[in-house]
Formats: sequence, structure tokens, C-alpha cells
Amino acid sequence: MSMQHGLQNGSSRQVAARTRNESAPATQAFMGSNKLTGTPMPFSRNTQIYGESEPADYLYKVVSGVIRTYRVLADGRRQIGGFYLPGDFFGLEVGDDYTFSADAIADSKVLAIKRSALTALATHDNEVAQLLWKLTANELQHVQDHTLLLVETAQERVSGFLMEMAKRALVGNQIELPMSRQDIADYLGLTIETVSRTLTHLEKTSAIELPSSRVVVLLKRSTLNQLDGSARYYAA
Amino acid sequence: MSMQHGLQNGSSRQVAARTRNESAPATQAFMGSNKLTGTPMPFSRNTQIYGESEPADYLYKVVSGVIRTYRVLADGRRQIGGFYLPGDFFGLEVGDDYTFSADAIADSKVLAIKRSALTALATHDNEVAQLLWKLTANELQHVQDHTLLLVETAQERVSGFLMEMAKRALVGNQIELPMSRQDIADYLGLTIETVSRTLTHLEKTSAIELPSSRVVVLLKRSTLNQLDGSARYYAA
DNA sequence: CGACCATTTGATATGGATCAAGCGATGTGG
DNA sequence: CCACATCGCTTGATCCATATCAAATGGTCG
Repeated sequence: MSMQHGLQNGSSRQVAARTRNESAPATQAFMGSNKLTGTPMPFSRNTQIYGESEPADYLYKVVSGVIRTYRVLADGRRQIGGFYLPGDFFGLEVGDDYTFSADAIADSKVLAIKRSALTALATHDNEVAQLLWKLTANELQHVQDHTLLLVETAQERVSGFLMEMAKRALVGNQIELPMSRQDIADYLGLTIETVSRTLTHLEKTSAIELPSSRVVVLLKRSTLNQLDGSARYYAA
Repeated sequence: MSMQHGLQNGSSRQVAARTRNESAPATQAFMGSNKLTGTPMPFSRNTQIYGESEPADYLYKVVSGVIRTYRVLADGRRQIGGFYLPGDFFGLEVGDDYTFSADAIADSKVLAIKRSALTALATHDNEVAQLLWKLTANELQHVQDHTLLLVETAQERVSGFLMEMAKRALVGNQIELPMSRQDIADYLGLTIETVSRTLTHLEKTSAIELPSSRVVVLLKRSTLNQLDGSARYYAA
């Protein structure tokens, strides 16, 4: 793919610290909206919540755990649409059916909100209608950022992913990754080997530290930011 | 420069306007909604309609011509978000600013709809609120399909692109491409050379015919469909 | 401890990028 | 009306980032 030795490049570039538009996998809990009542449901690790092309009867909100949405391509590869953390909504559809499958990455609790109730509400409650729109728009924002990641180099994709996670799951200066290398790879359109090698390389260049495979300590955010091309796509 | 080989351009336009039946790059004119009034504005080939990060004061609807939206990445590469044909809406934002730039690929006419008026309307007119939501959702749908394209092989991407265009601008069994190879390449995350070679290859294998560089005759839709992985991502 | 699974690391292959001509159509000025 | 520059596209040769194939290592749980 389009290569460019991002290292020197980065330095020549103004570090336009572009505060990327907030809520990544979209649908942050920017709204407690008491109007959204639903049934709490537990899902254990690796169980499916819904499958693509099933009727989209519920909108979900993550209470605890982590959810991934994905499609399976004809050749068997899997594309992950996004990772959803507590507070995030997922499963919002405008058409009749789900366009992705969703399952729990870790043991999770989600709130299932009946769609029929929601849309009924929305027709006369403008606040709800606005909320549904905002949720859709957030999702759109996230997919667009994701799209941008997919045309970058492996290093940029992995850095971009880490920056995205940093915004959402940073504790101190370390991130705990709830997902496997395979999940990351499928989200970034790379192979697990490339993801692994890239992380190792970032560690060798002291941009990060990997105390364990699921924990990333950010040492040089600036370096990662520079590598993360999408963080400053409004070029020179 | 200011010139354009307007040859078939003018004529194909009218035809396209009434052949389209789909909602590909989203925001199809599935709604004439008399409530959306705006000022008709002409833009000549290669002129900008708005730039990314400018205040998003207008929503646009294509009357004639073709529009592309894009972002420029830090390394100078350009990513095209979508191509908008007559009937399509573009420039819909939820945040304050445009997240893409937009310009006319060919001489075009667009309707500029004041956003302030729209949002005002939406707060008490549910139909308008619904429309805005649907437009956003259509865009989301399109970006998700686009995302899928970007993780496929060059042949799949080009085939996918042709299928997408076929849904929107097919006349008989031929497509007139209003955009350059560079535009296609930037939409697919490939180089112009790869796009060109891939088209040549499709021609050699008799899947298509290229009477001229801007005209594609579809000979074996089935072959293209098979190559177009995204058309059937819900694998075996 | 041993089986299993996730991750890393190594060696090699390859699809598409890059670099570099060529070519045909359009437009320009003499 | 004809050389000639320009532009968009194609074609060819080579390179390289990432995939693929393969094996080693490490962590977890019975």
C-alpha cells in the first residue's frame, strides 16, 4: 500500500494536535436519557447478541463488558465494524435488519431497548428523535474515521487504533486491550502477524511498552500521534 | 483548463437523472419533500463548493452534474468519500463544520438549503426530522459499504466500484464514468496505474469493454458480481 | 505437568506501489 | 491546417510492505 517512511515524515510535519472528534466507536454515553428504558441482559464471552440480516428489533446499550460488531466476507475473512464499551449504543438500524453481527468479547451486560417502542416515542417526542439522529451521526463519524485508517500504512493503522483506544480506555498512561490480536487485525484490515510485529516495533522504538500482550503503556504519545496519519488528515 | 470535453456529458446527465433507482452513495432523492427549498447554484468543473472544517451552513442537493467529497491526508494523498449524482444530498453535518471538502467534477447545479432553516423546521416538524435522520442513515450505509471495499483486493474494489456505478448510472448496459481515473483511485485507495491495469485486465477477460476511457460496457455482470466480494459478504 | 490457545518471531512470496516511458486525444499558436 | 505542447490514460520494469507459511514461545487451566 501507499508507503511513506512515516518517521521522518512525521517530524517534518507540524504536529497538528488535532483533537479528534471525541467518541470513537460512536454513541458515547452523552445522554442518560431516562426515556430509554430496557431490559438488562447478560452475555458471556464470545456469545452472539444478534446476527446480521436478522430483524433489528432492539437497540442496545453497553452496561459493562465489550461488544464487537462484524461482517463476514465471502472469502471467510471477518471485518470488524467497531468495539463498543460501557455507555456506547450499538445495533441502531434504520432498515429492517441488522447489517452487522454483534457479539460479546468479554462477559458483558447490555440494555436491550425495544425498537418499536423507540420509534413510536420518536414520532411525537422530538428529544428522542434527536437522540436517534445523533446516535446515527456518531456512528457515521466513527465509520468515516475508520475508513481513513484503512488507507494508511500498517504502522499508521496500529498507531491510530491505539490513539482511538487511548481516548476511550486510558487509565493513567496505560490501555488495557479487551480484544485479541485477531480482533485488532480484523478491525484494521491487517493480519495478526502484522499487528504483532508493528506493536513489537513500536516497543523497540520506545513509543510504547508491552508489559503483557493485553496491556499497552504509552510512552511517547507524540510519536504515536505523528504516526497516526488520520489524526491530521487536513494536510499541509 | 476551463474547458471540458462536454461531449456525452450533457446528454448522459438527463438520462441518469431518471434511470437511477437506488440508494448507493446514499442520500438518494427518495423524497421530493417540498419543505426543502433552497437556492439553485451553478458550479463549474473543478471548482470547490466548500472546504473541510468550514462552518457547515448549507445542505446541498445535486440538480445536475457530479460532485465529489474528499479529505486530504497529511502525506498529500486524497481520499474521496463519495460521488454524488443528481437527486443526491451532500454536505449534511451534525457537528458545526464540514468534515470533507466538496467540489464539482463536471459543470453542475446544486440546490443550497440553509441549515439553520432546516434544523429550526426539524424541531417541530417531525417529517423533516425524519428526513434528516434518513439522509444521515443513508450516508452511513454508504460509508459502511465503502469501508468493506477498502479491505478487498484491487480487482474486487474495481468490480465493486463498477457495480456501484451500475446501480446509479447505467444506461442500457453501459456506464458513463463522469470521474477521472485519479478520482476512482482515490475513492478505492489504489493508484491510477492499478485502476487502469485492473480495468484492462477485466477487458482482456471479457468481463467489460472499454470503447473509451470514460465508458464501460458491462458484458458479464455475473463475473463482476462474483469479483465484487462486498456484494455477498454474508459468506457461506 | 501437559494440552491448548494466543502471541511472537522467522523465512519467503506476492500484490500493488513506484518509477519511467509511451500514446492518443484535445487544444494552441503560427 | 499543421507542428507542438498538454493532459489523461495505459503499459512496462522494478521494488517493497504486508501476506503467507511455518515454527517457537508463553500463558492459562484442567
